[in-house]
Amino acid sequence: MIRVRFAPSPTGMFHVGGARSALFNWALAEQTGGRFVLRIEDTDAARNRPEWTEGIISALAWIGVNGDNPVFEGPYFQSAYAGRHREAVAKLAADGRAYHCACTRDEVKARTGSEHRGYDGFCRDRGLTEGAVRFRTPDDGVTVVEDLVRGTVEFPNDAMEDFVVARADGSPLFVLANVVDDIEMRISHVVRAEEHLSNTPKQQLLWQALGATAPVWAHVPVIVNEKRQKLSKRRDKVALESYREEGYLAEAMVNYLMLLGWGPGDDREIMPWSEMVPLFRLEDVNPSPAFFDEKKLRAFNGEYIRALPLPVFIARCEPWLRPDWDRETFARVAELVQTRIAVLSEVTANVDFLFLDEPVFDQASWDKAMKNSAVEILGGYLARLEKAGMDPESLKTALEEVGTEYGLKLGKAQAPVRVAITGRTVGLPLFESIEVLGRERSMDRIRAALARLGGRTGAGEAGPGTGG
RNA sequence: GCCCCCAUCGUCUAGUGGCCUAGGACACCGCCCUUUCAAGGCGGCGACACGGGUUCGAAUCCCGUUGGGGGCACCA
Repeated sequence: MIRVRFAPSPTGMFHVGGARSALFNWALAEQTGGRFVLRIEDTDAARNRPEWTEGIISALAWIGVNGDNPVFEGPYFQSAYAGRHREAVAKLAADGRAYHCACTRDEVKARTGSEHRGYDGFCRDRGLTEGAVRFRTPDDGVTVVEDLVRGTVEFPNDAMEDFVVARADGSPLFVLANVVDDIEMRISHVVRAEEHLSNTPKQQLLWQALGATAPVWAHVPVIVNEKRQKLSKRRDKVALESYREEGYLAEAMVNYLMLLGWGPGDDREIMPWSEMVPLFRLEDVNPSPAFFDEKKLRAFNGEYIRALPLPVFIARCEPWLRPDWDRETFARVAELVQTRIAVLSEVTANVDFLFLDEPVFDQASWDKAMKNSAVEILGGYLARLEKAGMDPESLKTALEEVGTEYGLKLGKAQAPVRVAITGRTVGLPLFESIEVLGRERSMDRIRAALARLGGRTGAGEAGPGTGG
């Protein structure tokens, strides 16, 4: 049975790169009926900020990675295997695979004359019983890592220093604890980001020295920014949570993330998780780094939004609608909103004019629409609105008539009315909006716009005290 | 400094020696539709990093160069 483990570091947010790794792990576990093990790997951060761990679990749940029964293990030093770590160190030392070392960093540096040359093996055969414990790496030859994504990777052993596996106080280092935990959990597949590839030979040596068979390794490419650097928390937008808050659909995020470095092998891109899982192969993962393209994510999200059944779409919009906004009114325009937004948060600006006492005027829109014969158009339409039928067709005909009077096509004539009603030059279809808004409120808005226009011209451009 | 990884349109990719005058998607541009904006339809622009081999034939295999990225703690 396949047993994969996913081990993110809690840093206050869940990284999109981590999300993709989680997805790959989860796909593998799902398709094989295997086991997905979640283990948070960090010390101080996790200890002091338990809510960060909660955040990771909640983010994983959002994208569907939870496991009906996920195995959750805390930081390694708190894990049930803490005792095993010391046993493992003792075994390594007893077997001659590791030795104690009392050298300080400065001493090593003084002897090798370089910061980059690593440990020189000074204590290898001194038979010390105190100090840190170093693993005795092979002197020559190569350590061969078989990686499902990268193929066969060879690391020359002479470039590998005798690395520390336990501190002088006996506490294990991450590498050691990591391997021991994996062995104890009978992890069969380690799927993680490429940045860990360089440390893999050390871990593999440890697996073997501990008498275990190394797992199947798969190092997936890192996700990079437009400068092709690894996505960083400091300079890039990487928190999965922020995408959720903006109104990205988990389904779209999952679909997009899976396509970053992997594809079904044909031209299909929009594909639900359930169809991806049986097709997923670690061997097919593209080894080169991929750029996280938010534009494409948006496009995917738009597709997913449009594919939503209307009632579902309405339900998903809920978080972006103010509590005092009438839900029935929203339901009447929801279908019109659905094709117009790429992320759910955009719903607010599309419908707010229906609920507010007066629209939020966009200055650029106002300046653009309220010129030339705007006053005449507004006046003419106001008069017709009084007796026009309140259905889109009649409302349209009425405006066409006004437009004809001033030699304007509907496209031009609608502009000032649209801005008066909605506050912007772009948005929902005008006549449907007026129908939903109602005759009185629509007429009031046109009167208000007229007043604003009249007040301004009447005061001769300046007039700060005018109006009222 | 040492070690490792990567290299097809701007981006994500298809391509595993002949189906490639290199396919798709996003982005961009144009046209159509149209009450604005979208959505939708149609079309356009646009790539095998470079140099050597191997082969009848290379985007595909090998070597090198260049470029990019990552890793080298008594951190996780």
